[in-house]
Amino acid sequence: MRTPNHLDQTLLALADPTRRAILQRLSAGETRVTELAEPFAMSLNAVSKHIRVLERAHLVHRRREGREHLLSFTPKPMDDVARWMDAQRANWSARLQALDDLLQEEDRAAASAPPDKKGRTR
Amino acid sequence: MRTPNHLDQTLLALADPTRRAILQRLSAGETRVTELAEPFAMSLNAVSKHIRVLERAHLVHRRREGREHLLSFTPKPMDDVARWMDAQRANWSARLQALDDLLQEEDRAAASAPPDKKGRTR
DNA sequence: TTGATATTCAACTCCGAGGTTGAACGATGC
DNA sequence: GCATCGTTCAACCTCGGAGTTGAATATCAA
Repeated sequence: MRTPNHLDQTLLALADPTRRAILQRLSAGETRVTELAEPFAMSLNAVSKHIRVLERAHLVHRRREGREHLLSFTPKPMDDVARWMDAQRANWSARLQALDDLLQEEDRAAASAPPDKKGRTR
Repeated sequence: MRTPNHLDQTLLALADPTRRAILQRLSAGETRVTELAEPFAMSLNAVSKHIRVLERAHLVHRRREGREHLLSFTPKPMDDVARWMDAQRANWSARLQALDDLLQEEDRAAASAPPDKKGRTR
C-alpha cells in the first residue's frame, strides 16, 4: 500500500477521459503538446498536467526537438494491465464455471420437486 | 467530461491496491464485510468506503442476509475495460508495425551510407 | 428487554487531482 | 539584440479520495 506500484499509476492515469483521448490521439502518431491540447476545452497548462500524469505512468514518452516537445504512446504499461486482468479473469471464470455447474445441478434436482415461484434472477 | 462514464469509474476503482485485493478475495467467493476487512491494516469503515467505490463501479454486488452483507464480484465492467484496451491495441499495433517497417527501410538505406554515432534508442 | 454483533452514517483531517492565471524559460526568426 | 513561440513552473482554488473516530441502525441471541 505504501508502494504505489505501476498498476496503480497506470490505472489511475487511464481513469480520465481527457487522458484516454490524449492516448488515442497519440496512438495515431507523435504529436506536439500544443497540437495535442488544441481540441480540449481547457487551458494548455491543464493538458500539460495530464501529460505529466501519463508520463509518470510511463504511458507516453517525451522527445525534445528544439522548443517543441514531441509525445508518443508507449504501450508497455497497458500490457501489464492486460496481464493483471487476464489473471483475474482466470480466477473468477473458473469459479463462475463451478457455480454454473452447481446451479444446473440444483435445476435438475428441482425438476423432480414442486417448482419455485421466483425464477433465477438475472 | 461532465459525464463520468463507466470506464472512468471502473478504472478509478481498480487503481487502488486495497480494492484490487478485495476483488481478488471476492473472486474466490462471496464474503462478509468484516471478514473481508480483517486482513487489512485499516479500520472497518475505511474498507466499507472502498466497497462503496467498487459498488459505484458495479464491480461488486451486495446481498443482505440478516445483519450480514454478502459481497460478490461482478466482472462485467472489467469486460468493458478489456474491450477498450483491445480497441486501443488494434490502433497502435497497426501503427507500430508501420513504424517498424519504416525503421527497417531506414536501416537498409543507412547500410549504404556512413554510419551514425548514436544508435537507435529504445 | 437487554446486550452483543454487523454494518453504515456523520463529521473531521489530510493530501493530491484537476483546473485556473500569470510569470519564467529556452529556442527560433528577424 | 528583440519579439515571439512552445512549454513548463509557481501559486492558488475547489473537490473528492482515503483515512480516522464516534454515534446510529438493524439484526440476532438471551
